[in-house]
Amino acid sequence: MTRFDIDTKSAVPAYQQVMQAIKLEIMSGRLKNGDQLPSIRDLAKLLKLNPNTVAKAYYNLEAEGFIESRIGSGNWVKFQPAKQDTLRRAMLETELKNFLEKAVSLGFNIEDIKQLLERFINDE
Amino acid sequence: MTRFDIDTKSAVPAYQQVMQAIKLEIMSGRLKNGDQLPSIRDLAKLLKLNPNTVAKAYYNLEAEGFIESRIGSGNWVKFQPAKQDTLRRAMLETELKNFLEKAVSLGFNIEDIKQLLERFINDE
DNA sequence: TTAATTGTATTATATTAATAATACGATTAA
DNA sequence: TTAATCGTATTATTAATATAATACAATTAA
Repeated sequence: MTRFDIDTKSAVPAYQQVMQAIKLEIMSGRLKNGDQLPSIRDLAKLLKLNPNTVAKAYYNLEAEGFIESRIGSGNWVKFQPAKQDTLRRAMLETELKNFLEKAVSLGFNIEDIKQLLERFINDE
Repeated sequence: MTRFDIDTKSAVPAYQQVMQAIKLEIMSGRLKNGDQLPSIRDLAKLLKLNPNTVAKAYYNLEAEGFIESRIGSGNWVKFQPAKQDTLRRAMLETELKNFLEKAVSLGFNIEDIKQLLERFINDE
């Protein structure tokens, strides 16, 4: 797995940073279905975290369907693009809802947002 | 000001609910530049909150440039659309950036997002 | 001038979330 | 079978945040 570090100064909790990093590895295809992840203890030592913090990340990743854990054995990537698609869409919709809510509270309407998105895309 | 209630069961803190409600009043035009807001104590009594909770909402609204507070006197809406526009746009852009970042980390591209937005708009 | 009303500051309490310490129990491999 | 290696469960500690209790200080209006 690509090496990464925990930003201890960040407001984002360590376990979420671990989740995000592993999700990215999976989504980008650098981690594939069936690949083994480092053990909780190994990753904890590597990142200088308590094993429980890594366990929390793994636990949540499992709940979200990204990996699978087996006692005494280890952790594996479980990524089936077809199955995953509905999950990813649900996650995206949640994020979009949050964003739209904030936008509306700022006084923007849907048309404004579409225009901004257009301009944003063209600028990048 | 349009009446509103605090949802005590919500995970959103009371002071943020107050902020959101007042921002909406301002953004929608129901509260205009120069309009007086209820006093901290009055609004606290009305919403069954501690005065400090309302004070926190007002303090933040002032920091964000939406209102102005004066000791012994009261609180007034300070909304100059022309000036405010750049601030609102900056806030919206920040939110949009956050959203896009998450979307990309979920493996979506800009086209996916545009389509989802379209569908989202039509469904509501 | 004075009493009422206003926002502000300080401190305390309660709640939640993140992290850690420790022990437990299942699996693997020698 | 047994020792090492796993993930899991339980409980404690720490830190941050929201809210509240109380006191303070500026302004207003009689």
